[in-house]
Amino acid sequence: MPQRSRFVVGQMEIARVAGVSSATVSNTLNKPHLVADSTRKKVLAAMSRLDFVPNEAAASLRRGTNRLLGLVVPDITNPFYAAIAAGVTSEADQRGYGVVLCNSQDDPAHELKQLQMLGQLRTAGALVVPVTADYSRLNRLRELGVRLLLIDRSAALREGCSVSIDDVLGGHLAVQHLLATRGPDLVLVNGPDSIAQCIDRRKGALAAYAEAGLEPKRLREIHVPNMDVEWGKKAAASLLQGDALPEGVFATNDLLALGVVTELMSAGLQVPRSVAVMGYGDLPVAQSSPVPLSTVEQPKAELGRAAVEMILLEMTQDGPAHKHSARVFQPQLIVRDSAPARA
Amino acid sequence: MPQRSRFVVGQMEIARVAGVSSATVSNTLNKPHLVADSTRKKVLAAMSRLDFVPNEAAASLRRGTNRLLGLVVPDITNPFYAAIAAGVTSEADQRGYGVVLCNSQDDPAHELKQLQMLGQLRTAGALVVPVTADYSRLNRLRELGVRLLLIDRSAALREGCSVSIDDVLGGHLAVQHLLATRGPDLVLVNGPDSIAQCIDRRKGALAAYAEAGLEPKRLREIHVPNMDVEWGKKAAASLLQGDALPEGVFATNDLLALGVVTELMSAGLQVPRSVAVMGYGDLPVAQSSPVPLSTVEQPKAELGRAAVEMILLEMTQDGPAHKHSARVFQPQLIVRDSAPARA
DNA sequence: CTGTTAGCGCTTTCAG
DNA sequence: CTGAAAGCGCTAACAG
Repeated sequence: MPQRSRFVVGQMEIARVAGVSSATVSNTLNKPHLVADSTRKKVLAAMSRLDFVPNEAAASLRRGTNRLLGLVVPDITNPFYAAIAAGVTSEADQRGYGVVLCNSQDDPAHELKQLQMLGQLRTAGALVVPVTADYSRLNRLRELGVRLLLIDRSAALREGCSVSIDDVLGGHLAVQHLLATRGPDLVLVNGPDSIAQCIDRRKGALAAYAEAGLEPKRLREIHVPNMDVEWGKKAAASLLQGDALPEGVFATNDLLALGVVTELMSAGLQVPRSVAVMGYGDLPVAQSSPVPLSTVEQPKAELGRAAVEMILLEMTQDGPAHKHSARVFQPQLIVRDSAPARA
Repeated sequence: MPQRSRFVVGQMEIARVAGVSSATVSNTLNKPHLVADSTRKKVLAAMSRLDFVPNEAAASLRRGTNRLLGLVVPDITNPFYAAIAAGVTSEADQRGYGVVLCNSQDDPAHELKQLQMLGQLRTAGALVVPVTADYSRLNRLRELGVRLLLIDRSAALREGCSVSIDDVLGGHLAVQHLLATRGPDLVLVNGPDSIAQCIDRRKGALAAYAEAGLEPKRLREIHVPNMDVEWGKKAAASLLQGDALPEGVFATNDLLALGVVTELMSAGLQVPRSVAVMGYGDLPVAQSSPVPLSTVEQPKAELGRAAVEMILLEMTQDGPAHKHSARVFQPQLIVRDSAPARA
């Protein structure tokens, strides 16, 4: 056993050297207020002299809980999830928790395995962006003892906390802005309805029309199967085929918007002069686009921080005392060049 | 203690139900070859019937090692590190290890705290992209028992394994391509020399000149303090001020390159017609650029996978048996539109 | 404020 | 192939 020889000193040895009991050593670390200043100093001295490194595994075993949180995302390479991860790690750090990162790779089987691992680890909780629609499986896991909090999938779990972003509001903001600065002849470039967010963003867009007293029918919609630059270009190309160009385009994703802008410009049109374009998400690419994208910002890091806060709260007040809650964050309009402030 | 009541069944209870000893239960899981088929079946049945979830903390305590790996990166939001993280988690997953993600946020103090936490966790090892140049501190930690492997900082740790990418070769490839398809009048847009990679990429660039029998002096260099789009634009702007435009630009980072391309184009120039531009890194943005960037790809996920492989190897053959090694990966030229194949 | 004591749940010899 | 027994290092009562 290689490890055994690496951290030689245990709490017991510190106790001997400091001339106290092992309980006092433990208390110096975990409940300093229960230890006299003078003894605490002795103990700390012994610790640093012997390079004592407490063994979390032992503490966890005894305590029954880990200072670990699980984070399960479909793809850490996606800037949206990376930003959430940044929020999660930052908040966890501050509270003295570690974060076990699981990349489910959009695969329910991976996801399940990882959730099981988190269970074996006895993590304080798992923050998950589920890839599967099979929420019954998630519910089963929770019954099995894994404390779950869903990210970005609000109403999915009947019982349980969640954090998410109000995508209806986001769609609303985007279209409201386009309506206020251009006319009512808009095009929505949207992803598949299998993505809840796409449905919500459309709903918000239509609400903006209703609010303005406009006929929702005037909002044309182009569907794309994938929300990336390529399909943004294709959508714009099909726009160029039509007889009349819209006054503005709302793409429900920055990548899509970037594709639209690129295609429009390479066809000799001016953005925003000829057509205004709104993106969604405020991905890094939005700022570095040839014409910086107006977009809807999602408070991604906030989402992550709140997730940590909530799961830790749930842990402390476990049992019937705890009332589950769904925290919904509001997105924010970011006005840049692709859809500027005045018409 | 909330946790205690969540996973009720322990190995002991499984043993009772299956009519075997707890040792046999342990063996069914960890050393199945030591258990008769018939008994194994009984045990597994009992496990699934009672929803047994083994307690890793107990196992770790007894064993002395965790099935956990630490990953410390300066910023998980940076696509380069996110890609490495993807490689790390993927390989770790496959080997049954979890990954504790630490975002040092470019702060040595955070980094130190996180490394200490990983020590307390008794992780099998820590894969770190150090933010600090203070390698003596890292070395001390290692002596203290934290098994370290450096990522992307090759020669830094005297003793210890590392994985990195050959940036000299990368610079060489980029300039070689520019030299082969354009003339020898090139401009290098480079970051500060405080970044080792910048020095290496320049070295490679100069080597390409030497190899072509050209006077290295013909490579003009523009320094920027930050490797982002803004500074790319500024660099290009200063280029436009000069009397003669270069035939090609090698920006040592895709963001820089994107800035250069954008500025050049908005000044009415054509890329690559007027000027060819090479980026570096193959960040996601390289593909979605208005003119897709030719660039140098770094095998980021490979780097992560290799890191896991190496640290786990080091763990098994701990002691003098293990010979540290530095594994260096080769980058690859990616030819897209901004610096196409034929001149 | 400090010490004593009793395990947490698992893995590992060591005998059968 | 299986069982008995001995802890891994720490925390949580409880008693002083």
